[in-house]
Amino acid sequence: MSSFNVDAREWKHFFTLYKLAEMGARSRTIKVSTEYLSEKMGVSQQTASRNLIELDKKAWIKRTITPEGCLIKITETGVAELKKLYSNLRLIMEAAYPPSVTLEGVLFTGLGEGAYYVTRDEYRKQFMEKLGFDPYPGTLNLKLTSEYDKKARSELETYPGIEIEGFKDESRTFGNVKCYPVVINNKMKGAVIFALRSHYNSSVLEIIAPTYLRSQLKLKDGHKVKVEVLILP
Amino acid sequence: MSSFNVDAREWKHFFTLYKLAEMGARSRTIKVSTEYLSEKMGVSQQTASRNLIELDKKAWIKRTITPEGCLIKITETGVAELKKLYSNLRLIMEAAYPPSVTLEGVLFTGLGEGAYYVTRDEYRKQFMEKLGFDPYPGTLNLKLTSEYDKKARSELETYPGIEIEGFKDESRTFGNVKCYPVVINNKMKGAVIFALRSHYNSSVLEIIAPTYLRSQLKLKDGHKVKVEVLILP
DNA sequence: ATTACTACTCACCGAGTAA
DNA sequence: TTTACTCGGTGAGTAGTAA
Repeated sequence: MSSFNVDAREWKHFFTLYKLAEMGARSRTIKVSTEYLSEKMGVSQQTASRNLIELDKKAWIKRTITPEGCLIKITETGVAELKKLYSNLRLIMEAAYPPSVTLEGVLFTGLGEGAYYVTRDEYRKQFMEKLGFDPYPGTLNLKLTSEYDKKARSELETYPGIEIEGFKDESRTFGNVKCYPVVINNKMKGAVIFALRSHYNSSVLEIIAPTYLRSQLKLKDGHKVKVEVLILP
Repeated sequence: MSSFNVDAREWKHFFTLYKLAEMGARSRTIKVSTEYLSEKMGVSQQTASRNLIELDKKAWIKRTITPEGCLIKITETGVAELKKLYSNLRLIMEAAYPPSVTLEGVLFTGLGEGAYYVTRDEYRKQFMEKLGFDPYPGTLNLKLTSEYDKKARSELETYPGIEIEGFKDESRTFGNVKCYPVVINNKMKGAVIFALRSHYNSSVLEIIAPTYLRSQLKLKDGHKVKVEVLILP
């Protein structure tokens, strides 16, 4: 989910921008005195004035000072910021599923099977196409310990994900795989994969990524790993 | 427009609530540590913790503390607050017209005709039905002086308003009237009326209200009056 | 009337730390 | 590990006022 990575301090600017938009400054140039704006915002005239100066500096508004007040219009940039907030809020409020689910598990070494499956060309082709990366040959295995995480994982499986189709080769059948994009430890992108008939039970998470995560994130068996699973809108 | 009459200080709570919703706390109970939340918000762990306490106090979230983090779910009240923000933003972003237009004019005494028209029963009935009040017998006349206000008034006429139908009595014909709800001087509710064939030119605003505004707002000829015209969504 | 500068206050934030 | 207290510094808000 394209979340707002804004500093908390920046939110006062959104508040001001929102108030200006309420007065119509998105579609028209409005005339407003800092005194009037300050009443609408519940702050002092001086603060309203400073907020306008700051928004102007950010180029979120175009401001022209006249003896009877300021002429103000929200710029393209400002409208884009409001739109970002709006569309994120729409996802949050209208989506049937939560935007993301964060799980935590303990790293352990698997049987090495993951590498075999992940490197099958038919899977690889689909990973590249549907996830956008060529997976490192191996999976990161996380053991879910808390009741909360196990429950969250089972809920997760009911949400729509990216479907990887199974196939046959001369000797055997490879099943369908469902996956979700994830962010590992708030840093690295990857995907969690759910083999529909996994040899692991439902308290394990298998992660693939374009790089060798153990070295990239300096992970060792027993370390706790946080996985933010992104649900498709 | 049902604007947010929140104090500017309250917006940090919306920011926190928004971040929690991004993590799925609208539809599920999520487990999150104050440390993790603080990273997502770009503030310190202590600030995140305090924000959660404040949100809990407001009953916008339900919070249960566990040794591994907080279990958090946004309450009905919290969801309602987010929804209010969301639907206001939707109006602002998707409406073809601005939510409101604020005009300023100078009070003057008209010819007294307003009182005659406003007290016609056929008009009165429709005012009560469509505006929700029985107008004081008389109109408040404002002269628009600045170019900005005249331009804004002419734009206003192109926006959809409340239509009051004309009628005939035994002697003459009374034309259609278009009106918009207004807030006068940020305090009193009323409506601006545009007689489609007005004897005034387009630099005058005629206001009606349930009470005698001149005494309610201590207004005298020559005073400046601010009128916030509310456009229908 | 306006806007917005300079002081100054105070509330908020975060470091340290207890539980 | 957690959460959340105290407390001190800082930056946001306001009063006064100039332009």
